[in-house]
Amino acid sequence: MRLTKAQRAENHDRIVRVAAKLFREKGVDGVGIDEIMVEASLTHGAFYGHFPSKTALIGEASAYAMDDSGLTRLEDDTPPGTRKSFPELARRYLSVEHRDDPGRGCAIAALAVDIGRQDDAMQALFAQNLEVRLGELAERLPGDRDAARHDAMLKYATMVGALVMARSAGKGALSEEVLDVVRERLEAEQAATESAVA
Amino acid sequence: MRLTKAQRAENHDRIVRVAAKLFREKGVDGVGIDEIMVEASLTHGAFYGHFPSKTALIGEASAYAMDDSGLTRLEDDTPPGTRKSFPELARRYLSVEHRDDPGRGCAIAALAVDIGRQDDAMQALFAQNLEVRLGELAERLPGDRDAARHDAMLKYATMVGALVMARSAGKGALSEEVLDVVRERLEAEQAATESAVA
DNA sequence: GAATAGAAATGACGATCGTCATACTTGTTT
DNA sequence: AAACAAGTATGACGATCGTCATTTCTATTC
Repeated sequence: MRLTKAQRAENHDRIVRVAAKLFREKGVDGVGIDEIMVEASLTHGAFYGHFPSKTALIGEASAYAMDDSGLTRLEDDTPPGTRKSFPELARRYLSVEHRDDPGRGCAIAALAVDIGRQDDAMQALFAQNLEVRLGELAERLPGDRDAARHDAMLKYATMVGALVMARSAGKGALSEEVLDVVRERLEAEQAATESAVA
Repeated sequence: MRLTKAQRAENHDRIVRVAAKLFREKGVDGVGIDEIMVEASLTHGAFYGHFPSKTALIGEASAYAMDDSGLTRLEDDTPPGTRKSFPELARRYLSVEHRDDPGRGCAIAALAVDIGRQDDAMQALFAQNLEVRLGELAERLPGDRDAARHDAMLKYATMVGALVMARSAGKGALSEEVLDVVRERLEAEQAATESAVA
């Protein structure tokens, strides 16, 4: 059943999108090719016409997830041309909605641990995308390039850690306390540095 | 081949210890019962004499890992009765050695994402242990109980996030930069609050 | 309209997954 | 010495894992 190039590309993309979602939700080892292909409305046998191996898909899907995820596009309701400020980002990042929707959320929080168990090539690829995300955040922070970059690392680490901890603690009081406390601290800190700069 | 109670308990413990290590290294879905039992010098069939299911082992092993891991006992070379100060903890937590040895390291950084994919009961158990770890860290921080607790959350989140990111970025420059930058910031911050209190 | 090429569907492979019933072996008790 | 009890080893189960070779169907090309 021959398809047009466009259809083939669309299928390829759909597999990647579905995988990016399922990997984030269930983990790289928690989903099989079969489940991904079913969700993509294809049979599992067709998989190897698109990818040489599951590992290859992990690479594509995690790169896609990094681009698709969290931060800038948690919800895509900002007018084009405008940028979310950091406090706005923190507010969304550390929300209960983000905690409960890993499949559409930040790829770092959802996949970094899994990627940490992959081989060097995969980690190098992930590091590249990580660099891009750090750059994006740094652009929204005050100070010279180095200071902003370092600040981005610290703030990203804090947000990722808080989200990961909140997700592990279920939906109890502790989970939301972590989210709230860290969000407030980040907001307060930001307000302080802004008034200092001004 | 009947064993004494002590031997049985020892076998049980060994399974838990081995699992706590392997789960942290390879993830909960990355290790099978068979591998765990072989590493514990038993056959996989004997497993179900000790645990009703793999899930039960995940619960015991993650609790054990929380107690065994990171922070207070990354290396057990402190004299009894003394406590590591927070900067010392941060230094060890954000070291290359800790990054490269998840099997003996912090259970939160290694397992929190996996636990976030388990059921509510497992997450509630994990939250209890998380609370204990937060309390331990809060004891080493200045301020009243609430402030210290909140500070512990922030600092833990930052360290966990930094470690997770560093592990995902392989062994390249970015990985160590994250570790270094976050460690320096935490140390500097601590020095500032201490001098403010004094 | 016929031949060809390209992509998905089918179905199977060996390996491993979690689980368990059974057999065996050996301390403990009588 | 014999009977019992208790924990491990054996071996198998159905399901699912990742991976392919083969078949089938349909766009495209002639």
